[in-house]
Amino acid sequence: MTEIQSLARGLKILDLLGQASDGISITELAETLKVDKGSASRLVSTLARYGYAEKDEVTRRYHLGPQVVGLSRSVLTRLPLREAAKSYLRQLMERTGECAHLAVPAQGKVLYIDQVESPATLRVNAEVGTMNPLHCTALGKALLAFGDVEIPGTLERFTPRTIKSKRTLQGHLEEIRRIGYAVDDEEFDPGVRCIAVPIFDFRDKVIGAIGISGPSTRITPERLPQLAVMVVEIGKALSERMTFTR
Amino acid sequence: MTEIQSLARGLKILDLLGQASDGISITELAETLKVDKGSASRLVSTLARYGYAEKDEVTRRYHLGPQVVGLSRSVLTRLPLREAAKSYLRQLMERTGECAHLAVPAQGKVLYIDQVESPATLRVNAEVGTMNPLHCTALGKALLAFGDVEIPGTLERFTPRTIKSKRTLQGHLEEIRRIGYAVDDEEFDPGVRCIAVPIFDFRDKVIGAIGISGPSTRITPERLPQLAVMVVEIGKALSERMTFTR
DNA sequence: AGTCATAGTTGGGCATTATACAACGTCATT
DNA sequence: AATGACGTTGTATAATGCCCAACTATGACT
Repeated sequence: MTEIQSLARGLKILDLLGQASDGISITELAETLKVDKGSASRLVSTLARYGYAEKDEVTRRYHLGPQVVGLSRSVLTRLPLREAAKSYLRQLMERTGECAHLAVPAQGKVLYIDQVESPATLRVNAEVGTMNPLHCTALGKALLAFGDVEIPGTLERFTPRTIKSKRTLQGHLEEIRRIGYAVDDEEFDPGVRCIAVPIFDFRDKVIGAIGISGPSTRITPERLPQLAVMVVEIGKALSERMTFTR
Repeated sequence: MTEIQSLARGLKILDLLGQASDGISITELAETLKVDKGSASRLVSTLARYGYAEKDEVTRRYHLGPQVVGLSRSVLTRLPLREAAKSYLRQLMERTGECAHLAVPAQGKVLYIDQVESPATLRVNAEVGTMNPLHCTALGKALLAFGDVEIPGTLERFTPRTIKSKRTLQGHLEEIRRIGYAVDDEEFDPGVRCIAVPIFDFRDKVIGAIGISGPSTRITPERLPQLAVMVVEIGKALSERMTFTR
């Protein structure tokens, strides 16, 4: 017994509450988790007592509570990478004209922890806290290619270009390692191309990735190489910076 | 038995992890929560398995995991108030030249859910996710005066000006109701003054508060009334907006 | 309005689960 | 090399949380 059942159930409920935008009812929770209604009721009310869940008295559905926002702040402000990356993100945005993103691996996904928005009207936003799949995003593939992140079991398809074969992906990652940067060529969002590179710390361990995202009309195959040079360059600078942090 | 013990303990651990900036060891956790080391170990490893905690293999101390960042996003994007308030916050900042903040009540505190920073070099930042006390902040007092938020049991002192008597606070809130806005006159941060008003929804229920914060040197007693007029005005507009939301 | 149906909460017996205690392994420090 | 501190793991026990069921509240439909 190395996993505490009721805590695990509570955490699963938090996950579910996070996914459902319009709240979840007790019965839905009970069904999804395959637990008794009574148990579900007690679990959520415990979550609610500590501010992690909130009950809408009208609809009797539960939402995530505000407590988690407070928690997330402590996570973000603690990350040395985030602080260090601020100016590099800004540079990247200014030099490329596209939104720049910073991400770390989390739970088999890529988690966006910072963003500098481009002033362009048409731009690709990714709010802090967004979690996207690894296999079809530039940031994710940078992590896969250079880090010790596992390739997910199933590769979900999002667009016609999404790589769905593990074999193909392996070869693709090989190529990424060779050229030094990862490209997402409309593999997640149609009409969106991204370029990303990994960030290393003092042990040459991959701790995150940095990159840009923009509409395919601006990040054209012709412009891509020169944009990639900038991303690589700034990524290298940030990695060097992280080498001497702490 | 309406509270699930082990879940509650897990949540308390999350709180502790959120407060400690440099991680917590198992023994510290066990002592603080007055549980066995073994239990603490199992609880945290469950948290870790689901991404809510993270173990620093070097120091063997635990941090909050990245998972909570993902959760917080769903909270923030769900709040209709936050979306609606964006442009009002910006207006407020532009017209007053000070940082504008948006907050909601949470767990007997005031939780900052959005901010528009002023371009001034000297400015009062409050990052999203910050939780401050109710009785000594303008936003908090606005919530207390107009909302159904309880006055906390103990009124902690932060500066010489902090109101620490419940009676005095009651009268002060009365005054706030009369004039329509709340002021924090260096009651939380020395050298910082704030002005805030409550935001009402379609039922005339207080759902949050909006306000500005700045150095006392700029928000002087002389300028205060005219600044307050702007805050009141924009607050009224936002409340009206929220009346027709949904 | 009255009845029915659905959903959420509460109570109690019981088995599973989490706990406390202790031993072990690991690492750092002297 | 030895000691000490810390985290993890094993195990018996009893307390905890689970299941089932009854109860309550709320809303729908006639």
